[in-house]
Amino acid sequence: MMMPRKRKTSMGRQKIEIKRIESEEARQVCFSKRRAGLFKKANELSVLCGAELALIVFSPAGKPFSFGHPSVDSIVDRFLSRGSAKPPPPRPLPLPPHAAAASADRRMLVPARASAVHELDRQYSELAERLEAERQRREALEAALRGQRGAAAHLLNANVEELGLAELERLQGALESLRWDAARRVDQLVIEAQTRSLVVAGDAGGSGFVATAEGSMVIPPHGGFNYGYGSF
Amino acid sequence: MMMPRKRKTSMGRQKIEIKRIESEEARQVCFSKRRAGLFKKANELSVLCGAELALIVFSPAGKPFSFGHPSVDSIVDRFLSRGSAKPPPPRPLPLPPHAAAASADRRMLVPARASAVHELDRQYSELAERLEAERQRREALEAALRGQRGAAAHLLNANVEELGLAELERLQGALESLRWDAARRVDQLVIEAQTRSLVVAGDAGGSGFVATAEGSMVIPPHGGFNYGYGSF
DNA sequence: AGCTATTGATAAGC
DNA sequence: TGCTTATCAATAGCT
Repeated sequence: MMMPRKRKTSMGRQKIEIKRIESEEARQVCFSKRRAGLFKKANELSVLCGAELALIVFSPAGKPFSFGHPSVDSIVDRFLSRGSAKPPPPRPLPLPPHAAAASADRRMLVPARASAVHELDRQYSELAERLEAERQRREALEAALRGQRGAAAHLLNANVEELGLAELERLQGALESLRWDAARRVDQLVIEAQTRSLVVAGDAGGSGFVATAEGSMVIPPHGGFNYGYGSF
Repeated sequence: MMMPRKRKTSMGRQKIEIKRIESEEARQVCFSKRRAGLFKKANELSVLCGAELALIVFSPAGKPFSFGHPSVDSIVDRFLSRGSAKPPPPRPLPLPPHAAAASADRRMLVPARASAVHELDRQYSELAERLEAERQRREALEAALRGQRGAAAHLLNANVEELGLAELERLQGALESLRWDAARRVDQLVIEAQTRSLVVAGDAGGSGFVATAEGSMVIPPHGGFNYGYGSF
């Protein structure tokens, strides 16, 4: 039964050392593959766990790629503790400050910056605010799952001019959840497009332009992806 | 990490859908594991390919984690200096869907701009896009007057997860017009409330606007239902 | 926190 | 750059 068969066409994946790849070409190939994988994982983390994150990558050639949910800017702003566009703190919420995380590789995990006391104070407020926003968003999402969507549709059909504040609020809640769903959907589509290498254009922090099979399309940078494609 | 040894004591890894994990506990566990994996991958990418990158992650509880090579700040600075130079409020241009095809094409075909011209070019593009955004807004309004509302309702009822980019685009347009109407409605209600409660003094020239409820109905003139710098 | 069985990612080779 | 295959690596479900 032994027949002359095709030789294995591949050695399969081999274990590699984590050190700079010397071959320019191999490095470029590796970068493309791993970049795609990294962005995919980042997206999965945000979706699965509701984590908000930002990822900015510059290829060895200097081309910028980024991903952020809800947006790179919002995450960066929060990280840098800049005055968010939210001046009014809602209400204080009990929450643990922030503990540090261990770090293996020196330049690896850096548990967010610890600063002066007043700095912590502002972070506290920010955190409380953040949680409140998260709670509302979650409620909106859950409500949407139970037909709030239908209510929104109804409100849409009604004459907005006749709505009262309460109704407008409900409408906003419904749209809020819809917006999130839509944002996730866009992330998904872009991820898929990117995976198939059908992508991209634009510059560093620019607006996200994405080329799809159906032709050029604009992805309103709701915070999804921004892939820069430079030259060469 | 395989460890061939004892008898089966677990179901092993199961395939999962990429969607929000409902169980709070499971979500936290997943977050910890995947966060570690993501940072590890990020580090490997930078080492193997010499890529420079920054990764900022906020846990669902708001705890920050970050990694950057050479540093988060350097990457963020580099990213921001090249892209959206706009501070927080006026998010970078919301992209006009319909004008997308045309302008996007142009941008896409242009490789990378020389850093020398980059800034000027960027500003130009930004201006052009703002104009397009205005045009889009007007078109959305006009469309709304002709029953676009019905389309929006239909899209709302559909499962967002099944929408394509083109549909998401239309949805955005419809919501844009709705936002406009809603904003006007809120303005009107606020004015009415003012009129009723301030029947007293005639200081009509004052700051004239009563802040609406913080957490509820906030509809900025332009940033209305603003998501990231998108414009839903 | 540890353990495995599986799924998922990807180094090589075309 | 894309696709395929053989392996290596990450991690879901349990305890």
